Amino acid sequence: MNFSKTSKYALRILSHMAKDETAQYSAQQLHEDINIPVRYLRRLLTDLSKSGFIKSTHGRNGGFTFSRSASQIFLSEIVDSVDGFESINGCILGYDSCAFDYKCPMHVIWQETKQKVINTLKNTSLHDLRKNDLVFD
Amino acid sequence: MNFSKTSKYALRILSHMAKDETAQYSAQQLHEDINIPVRYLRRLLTDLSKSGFIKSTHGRNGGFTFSRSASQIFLSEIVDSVDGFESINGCILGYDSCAFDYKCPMHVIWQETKQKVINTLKNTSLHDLRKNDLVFD
DNA sequence: ATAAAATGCTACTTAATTTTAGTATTTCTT
DNA sequence: AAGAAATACTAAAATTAAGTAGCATTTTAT
Ligand code: SF4
Ligand code: SF4
Repeated sequence: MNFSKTSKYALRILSHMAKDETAQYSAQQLHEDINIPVRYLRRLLTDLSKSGFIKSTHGRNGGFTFSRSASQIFLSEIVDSVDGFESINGCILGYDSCAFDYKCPMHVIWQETKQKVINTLKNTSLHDLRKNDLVFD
Repeated sequence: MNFSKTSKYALRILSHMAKDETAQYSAQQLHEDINIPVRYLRRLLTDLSKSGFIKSTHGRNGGFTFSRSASQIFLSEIVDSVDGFESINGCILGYDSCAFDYKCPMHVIWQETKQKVINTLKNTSLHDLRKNDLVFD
């Protein structure tokens, strides 16, 4: 039960950026703040731009800012963009395709918990994180 | 949010075996039943033996049987033995070590959901799976 | 103009996970 | 005694995920 390292990175990046939602962050700055290998971080930032969470401005004073309000970016979207929603929602036994008509015992037992996970991710926006903000770096 | 492929395999293996708890299963048989690459399956079975869930008997009519009651094998133990408990319980942002004194917003938000996951895994035994058994192969 | 500081693209490298192979050993059947 | 059918051990190959490098481009400061 885990997110991929890359998903965790993405959560780190965006939740950190949400601390000052309108600020612009450079890869270098973020690297110093949240300790992700800088070249990989840059790639992720580009990916997150392409996914529409943030937008980049080029050139000397460039960097990244949110492309929509943090209150409209939900954790589920972030994980989905990196790992794919199937990583959360897929079969707990790892079957690619399953006749969902007949739900196996494991399915039944896991169902509610999975739904809780999904709901938490779907209902939590980056803005929500600010509610009980504590500096952590 | 995911288990490793190997953990999923382990869950497949043991939940399948729990359908007939006292039966003996050979790797070949299990391979045909649950469709895991047979050589890898064999290695996993050996690992699961070492972890104490099942025991092996060698030789021609050999195979694997549970080494303790399925009602005393909990899903959390299985996942723990393969991926490690940290994979479930660890930091959602992927930090190796964190001053747990100050819990960051993400921690607070994830806490309850994580606990639900842990509780489900800790409270569900392989025997519990049989309650609403439906054949799935 | 030129240099600095930033992102973007593409390919390569390294590390981790998953799969396969070879060989040895055990036990049962005949 | 020989062969069949099983597990055990170890190494290697293949695949996937994570991290690195080089170079191009954009914009700003001087
Ligand atoms: S029913 Fe069982 S096998 Fe099918 S998707 Fe659900 S958990 Fe997986
Ligand atoms: S407080 Fe935040 S950074 Fe620390 S372990 Fe919890 S989620 Fe991770």
